[in-house]
Amino acid sequence: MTLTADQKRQEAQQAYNGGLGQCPARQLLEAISSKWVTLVMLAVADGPLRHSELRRRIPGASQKMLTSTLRSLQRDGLVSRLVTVSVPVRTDYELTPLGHSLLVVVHGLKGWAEENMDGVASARMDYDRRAPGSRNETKYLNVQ
Amino acid sequence: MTLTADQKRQEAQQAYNGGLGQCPARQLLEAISSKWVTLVMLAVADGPLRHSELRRRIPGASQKMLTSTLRSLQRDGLVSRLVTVSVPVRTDYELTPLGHSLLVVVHGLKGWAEENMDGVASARMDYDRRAPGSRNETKYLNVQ
DNA sequence: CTGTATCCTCTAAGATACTG
DNA sequence: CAGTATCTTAGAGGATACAG
Repeated sequence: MTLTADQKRQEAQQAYNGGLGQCPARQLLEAISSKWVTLVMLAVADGPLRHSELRRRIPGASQKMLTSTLRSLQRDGLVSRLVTVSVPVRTDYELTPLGHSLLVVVHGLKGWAEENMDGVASARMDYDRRAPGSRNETKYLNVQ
Repeated sequence: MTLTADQKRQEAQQAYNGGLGQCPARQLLEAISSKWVTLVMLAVADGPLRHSELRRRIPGASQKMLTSTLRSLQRDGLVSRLVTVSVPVRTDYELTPLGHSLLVVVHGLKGWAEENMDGVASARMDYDRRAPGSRNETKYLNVQ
């Protein structure tokens, strides 16, 4: 039968879903990939910030997403949460040492993005300009 | 009225959705955040790879996701696609120079993940161990 | 072999309203 | 101010079948 390859793939997927035998970095990569993590990390990069201040600094983030992103970061030990019980409650978020170490990488990501956004933008325009039919850009006729 | 802040936020969201006036790096950040981009990039890091070979190297990726991820990378000018028209069609994917420049950053990300996965794992255990009620870990009583 | 087209599911994420 | 609780929806992602 010729299904062997597919079967292997299925097993691989099941192992993956079972949480076993996967590349160790994946879960972290996925955690970091969440839509707002980088934004939040960059926001709290220099000094503690209150919840409300964070919302102001990250326009477009719903209060719900901000909270859940913060919880996620907190769970991963990247951000610490300090609650001051006073008349109106006050909470501050701050990067942990672990968070700072990740921040370095995130800065690299941000730097690359800012540096190359023009290149990417023009690549996208190039790609989108071609008619959907002739979109096999780099096509080589090599009729052997 | 005290709704001013919320109104501003709504406007910000609408501007965001309208695609105007947002942080320039965001779209790139989001593009990179897709589940499989880093995996694919690391896979094609050293040399051209055929579609089938890629599938073999990234267990758990469905054929559909692999293709769509590749298209996305191709659109952003990070990966080039070479089609050789022969009896069974053959396509090879390869990092573009732009792709290689991003690869450096991705490697940094991978390196950090591998280096700190233990720290994150233990932080998660710490967090999860606390009873959901007393999960306000860093609580400070500062009754003024 | 490579890729498109469907269908279907499940979760991320937004809107809204309410508590301490 | 900070946060939780619901409801709802758009889209990511999987399975499958089919086409060039």
